[in-house]
Amino acid sequence: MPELPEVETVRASLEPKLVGHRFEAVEILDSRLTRPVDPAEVAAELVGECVAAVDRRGKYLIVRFESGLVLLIHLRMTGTLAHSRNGAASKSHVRAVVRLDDGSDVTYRDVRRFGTWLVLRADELDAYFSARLGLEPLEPGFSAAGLAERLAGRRAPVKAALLDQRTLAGVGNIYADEALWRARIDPRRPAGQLDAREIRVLHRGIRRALEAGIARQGATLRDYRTPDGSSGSMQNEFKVYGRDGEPCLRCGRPIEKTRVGGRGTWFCPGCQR
DNA sequence: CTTTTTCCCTGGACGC
DNA sequence: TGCGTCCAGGGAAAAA
Repeated sequence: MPELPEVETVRASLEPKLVGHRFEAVEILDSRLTRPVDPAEVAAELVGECVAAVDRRGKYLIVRFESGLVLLIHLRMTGTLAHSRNGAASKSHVRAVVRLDDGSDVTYRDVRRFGTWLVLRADELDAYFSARLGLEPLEPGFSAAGLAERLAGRRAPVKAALLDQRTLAGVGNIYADEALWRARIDPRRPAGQLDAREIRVLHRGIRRALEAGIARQGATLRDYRTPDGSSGSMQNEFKVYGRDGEPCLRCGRPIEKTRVGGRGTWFCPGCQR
């Protein structure tokens, strides 16, 4: 499930393939992708557009065009983008295909069809994001003080607060568990109850968990792939995620699985307090 | 206002 | 082998 490190990996891989190139043909095969907008309308808007930049905000991929138009892609659970010079290897679950002016193409696949493509004007982006997203955890503007401010007074479990994209943008179920393990904080603790020291450690834990994910090109559990088709390796480095029953790498106690905020949650009952 | 629950989707895992 | 059931979870929307 693509979270910030996975989306950043996709962005970095796609950027050199897209920038400076024109969308020569756009085929959208699943109307859910652009709902409620007609997919033919979206395809028509994108044809002829020349890519100026490929950016990321939280888990959103931002394809900026020279015209000032923007394509916002959210991969949700199972969306993948593949870039290829000789046609798509497999046709399964293909929801959209973009042919570039160099003859290569970008294929969007999505087994569960939760992903979305949205076309906006660049001047609409700020409003779109500020209604949905908090700070970027890897930007200099993300400070322990800023995190404290956003957690203050909240009674929800700290893990639920981290999953809330308005707290900070880009952390999902895997990296929330990994960050909380690094910070030695119990995911069930009320977010507003953490003291200043714990917030500082959590701030560092979030950054380190996300950086570790990016360094390993993300985590491939089943569907996620980089645009060249390779898998990430972060799944081999998980400290807690999916490790119930296995010993904690820090204190040896068996990792436990529970549910927090409706999500499967792994933590060490020995050293996460 | 905040927090929780439900819904959208498909396919893999599992029990019988 | 085949069927039914559960589970995975990001985010929007509804409910509490």
